[in-house]
Amino acid sequence: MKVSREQAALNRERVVEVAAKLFREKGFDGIGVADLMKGAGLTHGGFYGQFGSKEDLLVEACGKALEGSLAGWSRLAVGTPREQLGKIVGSYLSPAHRANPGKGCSMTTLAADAPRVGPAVRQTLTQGARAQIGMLTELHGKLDPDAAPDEQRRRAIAAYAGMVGAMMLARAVEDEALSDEILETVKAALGAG
Amino acid sequence: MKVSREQAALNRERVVEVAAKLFREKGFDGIGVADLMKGAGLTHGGFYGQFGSKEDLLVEACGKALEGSLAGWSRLAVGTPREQLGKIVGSYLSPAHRANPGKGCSMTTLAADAPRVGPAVRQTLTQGARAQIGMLTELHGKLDPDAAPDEQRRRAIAAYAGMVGAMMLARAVEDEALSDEILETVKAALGAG
DNA sequence: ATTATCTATAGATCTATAGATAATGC
DNA sequence: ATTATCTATAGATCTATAGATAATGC
Repeated sequence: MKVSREQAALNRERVVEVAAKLFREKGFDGIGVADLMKGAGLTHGGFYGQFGSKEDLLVEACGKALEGSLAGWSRLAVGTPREQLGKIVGSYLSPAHRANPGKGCSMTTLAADAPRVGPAVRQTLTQGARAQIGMLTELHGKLDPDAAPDEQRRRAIAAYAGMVGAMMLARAVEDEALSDEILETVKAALGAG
Repeated sequence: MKVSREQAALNRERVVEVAAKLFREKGFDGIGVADLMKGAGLTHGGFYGQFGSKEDLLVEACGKALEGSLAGWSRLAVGTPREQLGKIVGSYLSPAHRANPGKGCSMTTLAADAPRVGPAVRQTLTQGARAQIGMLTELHGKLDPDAAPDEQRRRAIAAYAGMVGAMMLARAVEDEALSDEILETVKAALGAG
């Protein structure tokens, strides 16, 4: 039954990865410890040897998911500043992102749960938001180097809020035309049409 | 034990009201039928005489909450178009709204649950989104009558996405300064500074 | 007679823990 | 000897239903 220390670490990591996907898809209350462990190929009893609580796992899973999202943004940041913005915003506000919450931005899937759980989750989300706003600020700086740093940050925050809100709305409405319209409109408004 | 037909209707209505508050505060999975009924002063066994399922109640509660939000917007729509926009956006992006999700816009509290429940909930949210976008479109029309109707609608959708996203972010981050900054920045960006 | 509400419960699920097992790592 | 994982379970909760109760509405 027991595995090597190395294998145990890999198992733990796989639990976090599975959780990062399933928490985003189903919400914190929408998936149980047993199913999370089953998703990683383990039984639920082993969970508490690796994690202090379900919420502790959420913190780690959030962190992992946000890291992944930021890495994705970095990979898209090629070309002119205008092209970089177009790729990042375009990818964020794409039908593919809309259709795959489990692989997407945690802010759109877990921010609603944040006020209902402990502060550690919010701290992780805060770090993620800071990082994403930071990247957008840098990008707006390159796009308009003459603007004051404060103004660059303001544009980044406004863009980020629009991106998060548009994706949440696009996923919530039961009307594909309206959903598409929301994504396209906000994309264009953010200079990524 | 039995009450008058009239009282029963009032009881049912109170359940919907309580649900509209508690679902927004705790999410669909965060509150049970027993506690919802207790919140209305009833026992949980009586629930299924009035509602087909917990999700049916969510649909009604969402509808009621969105009606209330829209009515609130209408009450704020006094003065010049610029003043109206300032009041609606200012109230939406206020610390008071941030602190009271149970009385606030359902889009910020229940949109994340929408993809995980049945289509009826999404249809209700869609109707609410349409109504709020409609009011904002009208307002942008008054603000700039020379703009094309399409452009007025685009501005309204971009504003709405920014409002929803900003409130979700403001509630999710564990840093009041950043939370305030998000609200203030988006307020200013939407011309309601 | 009808029905709004109640008590009680079925059956499923949830988080967390206890103790057994068996392979690793000393 | 340590420990990663397993089986089994405690104790709480959840949705939904069954049947009793008692007051309304005919």
